[in-house]
Amino acid sequence: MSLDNILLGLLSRPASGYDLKTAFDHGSRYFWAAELSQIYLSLQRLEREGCLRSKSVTSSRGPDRRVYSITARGRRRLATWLMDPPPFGQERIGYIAQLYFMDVLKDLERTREFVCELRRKFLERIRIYQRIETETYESSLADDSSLSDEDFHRHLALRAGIMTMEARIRWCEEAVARIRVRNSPTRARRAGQKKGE
Amino acid sequence: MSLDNILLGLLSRPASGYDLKTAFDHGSRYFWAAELSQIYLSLQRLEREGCLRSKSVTSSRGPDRRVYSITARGRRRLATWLMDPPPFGQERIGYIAQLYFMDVLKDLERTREFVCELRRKFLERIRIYQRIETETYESSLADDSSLSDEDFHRHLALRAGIMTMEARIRWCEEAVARIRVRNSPTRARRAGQKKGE
DNA sequence: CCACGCATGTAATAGGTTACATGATTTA
DNA sequence: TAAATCATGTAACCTATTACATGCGTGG
Repeated sequence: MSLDNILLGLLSRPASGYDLKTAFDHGSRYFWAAELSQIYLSLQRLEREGCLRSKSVTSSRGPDRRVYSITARGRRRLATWLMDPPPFGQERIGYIAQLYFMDVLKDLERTREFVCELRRKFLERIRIYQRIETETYESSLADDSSLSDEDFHRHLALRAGIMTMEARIRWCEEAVARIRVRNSPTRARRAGQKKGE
Repeated sequence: MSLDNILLGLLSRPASGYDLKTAFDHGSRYFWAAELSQIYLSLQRLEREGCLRSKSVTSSRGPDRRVYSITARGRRRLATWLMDPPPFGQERIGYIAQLYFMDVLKDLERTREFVCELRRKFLERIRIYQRIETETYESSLADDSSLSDEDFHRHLALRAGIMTMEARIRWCEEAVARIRVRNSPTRARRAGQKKGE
């Protein structure tokens, strides 16, 4: 249901399903992901419900495009969603779940590698976000008043992505340090608390 | 699919569906959420697949309980999942999505309240996590070597929850400060970049 | 001429939520 | 005796993923 709302938000300017997928993969990747096939299904549903209308547009390069625009009804639905209280407590963070149970592998070296890989991914991501920030919101770093309301909100959202990534990277570093100490050959009395086996 | 894996992880000790729901609502809430009905369905599926077996246990208080335990096959499946690379790029953060589009409401005061409400929720959560930390992992704050492998991994996961919440709270504060400046009556030349209307 | 990017879609399946249905025991 | 907690489950529905199917135009 939220994908539908996000599509309505993205369609403040008319776009095709394909355009929307690119928008997801660029601007909106840090808070939502969607497959192209799901986007097409959502668009069809929204049009059936009268929240969108579409027209087929012949393109100079490539096949015809179905371009969707939002209707008054769609705008009302978007506004309703935006007035909803923030949804909460439905986190699904697969890699933390894996880590939580990873003791059953009895291989701290593997745990360390897992966290290192996470750190690499987080760094990759934060670089993308930071590039967007300097390229798109450079001016606001000193002074917000030069931003439109739209860009102001988008920049707030981007900051959430950046600050979350920073925290996750710090967490990885803290974790790796602890794992290293625990796993180091210096700790001679390792049988002390070791359970099982 | 991941819920199935998490249930297998949680079932290192036998438990009923109801027990598992409580485990979710307490220990595992910061990385995964699940409804009771979905837990029952997952348990049935896992038993059909031979990853779990169950027996009915007559309880002194309340109705009979169906207690599940993990099989060798289940343990193999759990280990396979734990060797998978961390899943990535499937974030779904509804409240950031809302904020991202909230400019269409043309009401910065509402944006501010939204972020304040988020902050309150985050604070509520972090207090829970911190209580778990001091109550359960107090000893490790100075010295990890006193922790079992199991507790060590669980504490790493909890730290991720705490550090993420800290970052989100800081973000809320940064955002509220910026919104206040932008929304203050001091800013006389607000027509400068305002678009639409 | 082939691979790649553009572009749209369907079908099968899996995963998850909400509502519904049931009933025992304990505590106020 | 009424409400809360313990306890298990089904049915209807919705959402999302994966795989499949198709085909144009451009650049190498």
